[in-house]
Amino acid sequence: MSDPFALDDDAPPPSPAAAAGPLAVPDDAPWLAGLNPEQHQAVTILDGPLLVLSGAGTGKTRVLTARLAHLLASRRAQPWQCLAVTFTNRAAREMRERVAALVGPAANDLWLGTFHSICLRILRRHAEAVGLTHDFTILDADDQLRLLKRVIEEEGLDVKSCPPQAVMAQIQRWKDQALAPDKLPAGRPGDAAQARSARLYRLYQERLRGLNACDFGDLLLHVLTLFLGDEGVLRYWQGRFRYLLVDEYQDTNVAQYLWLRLLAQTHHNICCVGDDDQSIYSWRGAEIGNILRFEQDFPGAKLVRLERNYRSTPPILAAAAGLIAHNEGRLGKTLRPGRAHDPATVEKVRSRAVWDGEAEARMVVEEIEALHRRGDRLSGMAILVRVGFQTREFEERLIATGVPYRVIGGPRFYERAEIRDALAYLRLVVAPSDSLAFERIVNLPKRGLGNAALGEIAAFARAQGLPLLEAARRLVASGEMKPRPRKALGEFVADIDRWRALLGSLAPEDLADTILDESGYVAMWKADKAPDAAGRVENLAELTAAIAEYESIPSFLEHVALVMENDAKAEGDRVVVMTLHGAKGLEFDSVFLPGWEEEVFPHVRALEEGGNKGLEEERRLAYVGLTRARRRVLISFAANRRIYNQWRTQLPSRFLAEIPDDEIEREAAPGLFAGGGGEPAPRDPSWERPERPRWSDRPQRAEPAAASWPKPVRRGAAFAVGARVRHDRFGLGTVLAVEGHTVHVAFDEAGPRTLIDSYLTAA
DNA sequence: TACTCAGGCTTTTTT
DNA sequence: AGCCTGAGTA
Repeated sequence: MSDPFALDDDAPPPSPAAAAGPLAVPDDAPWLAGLNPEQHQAVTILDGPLLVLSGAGTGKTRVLTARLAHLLASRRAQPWQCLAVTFTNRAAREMRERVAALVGPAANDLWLGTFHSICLRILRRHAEAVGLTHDFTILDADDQLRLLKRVIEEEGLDVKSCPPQAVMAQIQRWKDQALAPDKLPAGRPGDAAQARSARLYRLYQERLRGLNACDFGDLLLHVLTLFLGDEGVLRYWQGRFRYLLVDEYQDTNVAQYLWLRLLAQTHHNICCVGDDDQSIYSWRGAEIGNILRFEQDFPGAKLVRLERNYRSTPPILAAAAGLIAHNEGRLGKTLRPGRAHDPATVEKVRSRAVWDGEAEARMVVEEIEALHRRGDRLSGMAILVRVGFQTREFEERLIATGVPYRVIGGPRFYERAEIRDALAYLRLVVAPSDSLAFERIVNLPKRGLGNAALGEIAAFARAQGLPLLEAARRLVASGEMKPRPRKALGEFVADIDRWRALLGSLAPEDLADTILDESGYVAMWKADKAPDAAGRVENLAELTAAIAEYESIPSFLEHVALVMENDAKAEGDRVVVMTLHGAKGLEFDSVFLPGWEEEVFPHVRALEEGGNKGLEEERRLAYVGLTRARRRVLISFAANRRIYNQWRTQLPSRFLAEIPDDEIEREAAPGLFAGGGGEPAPRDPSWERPERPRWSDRPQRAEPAAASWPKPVRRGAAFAVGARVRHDRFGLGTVLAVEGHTVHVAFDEAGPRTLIDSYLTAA
């Protein structure tokens, strides 16, 4: 791991145990202790394909780590013959640590990492086979977009009619499906936009290759290309990995699926762990079909269901089960309590209607304070929102009340502009051919090298087939530039060269300091009077401090590319605020689920774009939210909400009605949803009082609330084929087909769409 | 070259 | 309502 370019040692070590064949693992091995029968199976069935369906809170991580420990102890394979893939660095790190705690240093030799990091490791060895050199660079999202934007401009298209974001999304979807530019299926005839995207995709890939770079999707795609194009290489890796372990299998996309299937072809020992009910990433290419099809894809597959939940109380499990039962096409799995719960302390799920978003934040934070006063840890409480902007109101309220909190999400450390700029300096010093880095910083801080000068350099670079830095050097030497930019550019090139000469001799963090200082970059921010400038200077200091952990700047950059750490420092007792997506895999004593309103959750766009599939994914998201809770869930929804600065009257989410009445206590603030008059209800005056009721002695719920609970109203009705309909966004259209509440409509302007009938009105 | 103003967009997010 | 991008001007 320390030297990214070092090849691992493939030679089997002189291990007598390995030569002697599998070893019987004693039944009292520490990792087997305390496993329930299903978990025990999931850990000990080592041979052949195995699908472990692990519901929320059923001890998945424990099973994964125990399985790896068991595998290593059995000596069926050496550590480097075992491949374990995860989606996040966090999951990979946690798994490695826990395996190491069980079996010691052997854990370090496992091929354990994210899909991307494993692919990178493989690709480094075979880069030439896909037209790259071994030291290719990896572009992050920002670089990708800049590059694509340039391609679009060079094609003479303008970014308004051809938004780079949209094209990039399409390209990524193709990559998710393992479609290289030459493999794209012929688009529907007449789909000009699709054809244009395909052309841009091809050009983009050519540009990447020209830069000796690839993006995240390419890591997978190139390895697939490599495997399919070179049988020898494929055989090698197939033979090498005797045991495969895959976490979060329900989140794999087509490319990852094909990759796994190829690798499993020799030994067939593939164990996939996942939960179809927690598949919430279809929008970024995840194929829930992969997990649903597992038994067909891998003949002879065994299936183990982990259904004993050790996390949540019975009402929470029952509420979640009642909700998710509304989805079709599940593998089927029922969570049941894996341990006893004291009925005296078990609380039902609660839902609460409030007047608006502000009242919601107030109510939630007061509940939090009450729990805290009672002695609960703040770090055991989470506010899980559907969309990022919902965090704002909670944040404001938490600040106002002085409750310590942490918002997870937001721009991450390595995505901040100042950090990316600093990294561009380092990249250019390390790799003079990194033209994207050159472009980013050549005029930062301002050196008087604007678009005119840059255009000149770029034209020369293109004509000569040179990287920008080299082109700049020659332009300066040839004297073809105007004196002012020539001088500035000459100094810039000389600086870069000078810093490069220091690469071997100066400690990495000192060199980074030198560069940021001498370039004037830090000074630029110090002189900036913007309120966030000081924070940026601090971030830069933090960056150089982080570099000190690495032996060289190149090895630091290699890690940054793939391991964009979420700098979530977990210290302190704080309430956490984050999106539902971000919460997957976490658990809390008390979970607050605000914003359960139609069009917020389920989100309009999910329904518009995904139809019934979209709705089911939203429902899974709700399921994920509920199952994060150990002891308490409080769902809330507002009668009124300001969305994009427009006040809207909200309807409660249909998901609320889908939770069985026995499991939930529905409350409304007085006057809300109870009077039926639609008059704005006065704020609940009790919210203004300093002392708030506790969970244990909460107020009587508003009397008529339960009886007159508003069910979600379907504003649309079933439409006849051929009927003319209107949609808020897409305008007028004609109904093509109707399946239940899903309607296929040919819109006059927006073309064919599939949506839910409630968003349509008769025209 | 650099700064200011107007217009469009706005789910979820990892690598 | 912002926020970012692009175009236009000093």
